[in-house]
Amino acid sequence: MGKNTERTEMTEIKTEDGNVRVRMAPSPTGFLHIGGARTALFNWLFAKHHNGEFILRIDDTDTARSTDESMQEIFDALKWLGINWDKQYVQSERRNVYDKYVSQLLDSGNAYHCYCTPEELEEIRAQARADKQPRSYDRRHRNLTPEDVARFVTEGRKPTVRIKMPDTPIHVNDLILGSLNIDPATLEDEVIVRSNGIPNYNLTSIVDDAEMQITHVIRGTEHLNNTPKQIAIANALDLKLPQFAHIPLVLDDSGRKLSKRHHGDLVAVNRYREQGYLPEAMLNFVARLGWSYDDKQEIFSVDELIEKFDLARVGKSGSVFDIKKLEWLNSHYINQLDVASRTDAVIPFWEQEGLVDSDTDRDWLEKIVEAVGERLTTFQGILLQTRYFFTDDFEYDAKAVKKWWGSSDEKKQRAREILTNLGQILEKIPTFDLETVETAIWKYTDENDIKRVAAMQTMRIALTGTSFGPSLFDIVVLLGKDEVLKRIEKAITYL
RNA sequence: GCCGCUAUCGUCUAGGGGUUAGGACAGAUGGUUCUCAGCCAUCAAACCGGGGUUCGAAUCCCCGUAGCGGUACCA
Repeated sequence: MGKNTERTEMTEIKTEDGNVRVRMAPSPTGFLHIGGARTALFNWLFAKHHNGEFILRIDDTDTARSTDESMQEIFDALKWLGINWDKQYVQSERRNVYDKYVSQLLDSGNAYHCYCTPEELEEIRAQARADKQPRSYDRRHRNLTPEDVARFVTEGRKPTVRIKMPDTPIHVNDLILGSLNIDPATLEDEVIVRSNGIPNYNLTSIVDDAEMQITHVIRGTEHLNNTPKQIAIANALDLKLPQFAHIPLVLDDSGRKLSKRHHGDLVAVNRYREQGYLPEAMLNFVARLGWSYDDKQEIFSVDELIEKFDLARVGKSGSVFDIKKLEWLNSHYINQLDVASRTDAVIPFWEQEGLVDSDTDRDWLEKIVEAVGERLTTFQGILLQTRYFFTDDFEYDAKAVKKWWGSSDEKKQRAREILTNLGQILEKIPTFDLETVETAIWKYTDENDIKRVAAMQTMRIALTGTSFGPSLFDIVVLLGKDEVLKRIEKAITYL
């Protein structure tokens, strides 16, 4: 890229054992969405590229919102993507670790108890905003007298713990954004332990990053504002800092950050799995959101991604999630698969609809898949393409009927005639194979001066209800003589 | 309100002091074919604005503007 002249050089090796170590730290408050998948992927690629370690850390300090179910979903999504992790931690099991550091902070005077009530805080905030102050909390409990404390305690107030922010600027060398200086006047004395005693994100995150010897924190830019807070905490604790790399957000088509709250499971990774997307396609797609290699390559295998991934080629601006491109990649990867694999992938979708069961002839199914060819953008798309193979219970598409069967009496009569003739011809065919069927039909159209398109589309609608799909000869042969004649009869009656 | 980040075709992006500003997805048109998809060919489509610096700025600097993110006892 070359445009990040301000970017600091990355220190190659940082842990005691000389490895790169990164982590993905989701909070289990919902499914893994596209943005989370990309964060995971970037971390994982970075780790793999450097022969380092990728850690999965469940940041579940928000006990009110965290669920086991969500944790399981995140595991499933990552496994499906093929993003494997070397170690796994759950923050709720590490309370003693955090408590130790909090005591240290309290003892050293770098943190203090705050007895403000939520209502009081709300007032302070409103006032600060009205006064156009750069920060809201006025640090009023920084220096409480023992009398004050005693009073609050008798009132039954449970304190939070706040970190004392320094009055000197904090400097961040972000691997993607470059050099940043934060004015201490804007720094909030952040709550690091809730009144229920559970520490929260800014404390646990940076403590764990140090404890786990994380060398690089690669996360979304929504965390950029947390970085100085975490640096302050680490400094107060004399902890070693990781290097930070804030990757730009993944946005929806109106430019907003993708989130569970606003987009629901439309952006859930598992949803794409259910719809018949391939993990390779998802990985390839998501990798190119914010990262690029050169101006030539769009298709990257996982191995290539590992080999070529580099934080220096991650851009600074957000990228819009464009499903059309995902679909294009998905069809590319689907078409890469042989017929047997594609059949395997598609069978569950047929089964779900009750079209196929374990008794259905496998060879026949493979032939159907072969006939469908490169028409799939997702495996789920097989239903739209092939439903009529399994049932004649379908509607004739209105637009197709209007165009090829016609609405006037003469046109309908003409369609009936074609269908009748075709039916008679097919009935007489001794061996119902591709070549014979094709020859017979072409003979009919050419000798009777009927447009091939007209005859074919007229029959296609009778057989499938639609005006699109695989080669009609394939359909005829796969359906078999009896079924074809039956459907022609049915169409003639309908007309 | 306050703090911060960002800004190249509709989208993902390449480029990064002198280029016909390149590619891909999507779109349009034509060709191939029984349709659709595909494939092939072609077309349309961008440097947010204003000031500097410079012989020369999309590229460097400043100022705007806009968008987004944060502003929680969420992460």
